[in-house]
Amino acid sequence: MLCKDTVRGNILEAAKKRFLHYGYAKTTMAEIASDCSMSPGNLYRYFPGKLDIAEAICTEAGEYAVARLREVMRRPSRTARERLRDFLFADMKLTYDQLEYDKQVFEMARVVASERPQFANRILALNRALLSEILAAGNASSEFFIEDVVFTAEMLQSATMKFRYPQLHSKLPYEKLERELDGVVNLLLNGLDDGGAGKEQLARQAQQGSPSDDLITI
Amino acid sequence: MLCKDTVRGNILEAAKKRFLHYGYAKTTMAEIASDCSMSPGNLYRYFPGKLDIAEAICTEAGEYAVARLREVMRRPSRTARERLRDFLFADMKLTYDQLEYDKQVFEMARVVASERPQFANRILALNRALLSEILAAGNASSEFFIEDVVFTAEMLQSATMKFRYPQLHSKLPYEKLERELDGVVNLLLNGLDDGGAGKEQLARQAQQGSPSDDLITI
DNA sequence: CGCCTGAATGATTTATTGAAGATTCACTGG
DNA sequence: CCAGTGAATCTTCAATAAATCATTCAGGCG
Repeated sequence: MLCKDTVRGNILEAAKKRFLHYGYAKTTMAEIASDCSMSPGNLYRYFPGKLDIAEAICTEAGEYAVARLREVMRRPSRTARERLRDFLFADMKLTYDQLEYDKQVFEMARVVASERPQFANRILALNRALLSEILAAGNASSEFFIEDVVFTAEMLQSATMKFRYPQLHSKLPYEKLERELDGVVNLLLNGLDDGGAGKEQLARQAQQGSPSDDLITI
Repeated sequence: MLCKDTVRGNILEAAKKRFLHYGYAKTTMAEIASDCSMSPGNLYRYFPGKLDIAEAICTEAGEYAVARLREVMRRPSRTARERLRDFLFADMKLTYDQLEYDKQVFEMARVVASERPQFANRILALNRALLSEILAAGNASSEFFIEDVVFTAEMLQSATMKFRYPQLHSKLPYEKLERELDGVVNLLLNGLDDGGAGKEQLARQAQQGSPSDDLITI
């Protein structure tokens, strides 16, 4: 006997294949149902609607990304500063690669994000929790002296907004984004007093790049 | 005899009235021409097209904003840090008020920004020049020790992207944006070492706010 | 009953077309 | 010539019709 969750899983599986291959808009509920050898009506016993199937798929992907970021955070013998830097770069790369090279993933993410605003916020909250962990660890090792770790994590997200879902905000190529994230991270780590160059001079080659064109997309 | 620039000015004047009152889309070239007592065809002897008229109007507005920001920068007896903070807040408020309360201005800005990507970049460059001035003054007074002032200005713009044209990126209400800009500015001024609280404890009341919902718009 | 079907419904998307308007240009009066 | 005209063109937009598809639900089967 098939339990409800197994069926749900099958539906998600089938829908994912279709969404990734043909795109969200070009996939019909009838097709998904047919792939699962059931009637379209029956899908609604497992999901409230098409959008919810897409959201479930995106949630899975979000959880996968969190898992990857946790790995990055676990790298041994790094300072909290390095860990924070690694984290922000890994985060940018994950979404960039995902959204840049797969039109269909992009479409699905776009639809879910715009129809279900809370979805993006849940992902951001997960992400913020990880950031908070890094900051708390930095406090513990006396690298940082941060009073309100959660608030500071939120501000870090704010300042790195541009790098979070790059395609939604700018049309910069990846290396430009990398250069800017590097510069911003240095400012965030060290403040303006040392000019954002970073105590470790990591920014040297990044600063060679020329100012970005096309900062804004609409 | 009417010189070419006078005619251009009249056209801009008439177009501005129409664009602000009826909106860009609802204004026809024939109407603008008629307001100037000329034929539609003749407009093209002064502007390459309708969009260029709108762009010229937006450029004027941008220069006006720069002038206002210069005033803010000139406030007497303030530290470079305070000046920077004032500047970023004033900048956010200028665009927010402009775009929030006038649907027609918003429409025009939207069209110009999306059809003429370089336009937004020119405005950003003007803005960056002002930021650089503030930073350079801070260096001169030994408040900052910034090697590459222009690069740092660019990074400041990057980190405050979210606050630059708020309506294009998020649907946060103004007080939420203010709270976040405050937090981000503190991080930028001081780095993580003091937790982004800011040496002057200016952030106290801002930190009372709850985390933002709806970070992202598409 | 409980699980599922598939036709009926109504919303949404796409295709088509007619009108409106941006742009061009051959021409005119000064 | 020069500044300007206004009808002709060609693009873009809006309205409507047609088709598609998400969703619902009255019923059938085990």
